[in-house]
Amino acid sequence: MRIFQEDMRMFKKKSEVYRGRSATVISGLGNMSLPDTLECGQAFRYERIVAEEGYCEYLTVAHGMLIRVGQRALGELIFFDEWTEEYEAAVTGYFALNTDYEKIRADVISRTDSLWLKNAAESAKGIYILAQDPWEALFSFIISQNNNIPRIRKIIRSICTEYGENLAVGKLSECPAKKGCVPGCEECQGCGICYSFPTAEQVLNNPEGLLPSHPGFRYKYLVDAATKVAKGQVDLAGIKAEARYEYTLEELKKIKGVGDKVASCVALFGFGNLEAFPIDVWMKRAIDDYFDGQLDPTTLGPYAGVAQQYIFHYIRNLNG
DNA sequence: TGCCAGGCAGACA
DNA sequence: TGTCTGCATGGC
Repeated sequence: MRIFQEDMRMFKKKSEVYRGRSATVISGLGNMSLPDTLECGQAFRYERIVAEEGYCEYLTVAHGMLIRVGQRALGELIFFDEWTEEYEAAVTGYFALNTDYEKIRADVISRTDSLWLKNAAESAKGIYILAQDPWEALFSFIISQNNNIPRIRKIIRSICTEYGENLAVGKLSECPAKKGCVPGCEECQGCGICYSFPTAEQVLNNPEGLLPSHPGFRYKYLVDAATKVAKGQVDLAGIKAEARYEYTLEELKKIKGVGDKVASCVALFGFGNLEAFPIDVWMKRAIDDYFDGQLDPTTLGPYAGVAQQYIFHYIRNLNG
């Protein structure tokens, strides 16, 4: 079952000048928290460029678009890019702006007696599940295995810089991350956030281009993923059209290095299967410590994946 | 300096 | 079928 935009609630939109820049302000997003959503470990391509009391701003890349987005209050997003129909479609899909997460959270809470999970749902209520590109999610979560989040981000950025197109050219006049990532500079040695994600074909045509990013033992898995996707042996568009969770897992696990955990992450974050429930070391810890070693995800209903994010976010915060 | 990280494949019992 | 181990690398 795929549930993105199940509830076609419309957000509110208005134009204003904020911090001296033309902006499009989206409101009516419940408790949506931009930092919690971007930094909860579901996505790796973001750069926090402003962190002040009462305001934060990020640069992120989604579906080939460079997005500059800020937040001054929960439930509100401020976009600083030119607001076209294409841009609106991209950010509406990526940030799940038409999905009612208050309703989803209420559903999750209604299905559990666990006070700990209810507390997790309250603590992480600002998290929205981003609708990432399936190929990007697949590639990223192969890199994530037996790795830590800072290093995952570093490897992905390095790979994007190696293969990708500088999306900031002609769009930004200076590097907003202030890390030397100069728009237009093909030799960018900065944060690499401005670069597009490589396609499977690009990786397959030059697999050695992955090596400078030091993916380690994951190299052969990444090449296998690029090969099978580029050659259609694993048909991502077909998986999306089929829209069945079990089928998604089955197909993705044809790729070397993709097991239950990586496949369920890709199902959740790349294909919008909100019932997917990835179990990693943090989830095992949470289940052992707070659910007596047993937690059947199916009891959490069609939004088990959202509950999983609540748990993941909560236990990581508890552990500093 | 050593542990650990959004795991997985392969060997072995 | 279940358990154990090696794998590359670097953040903390």
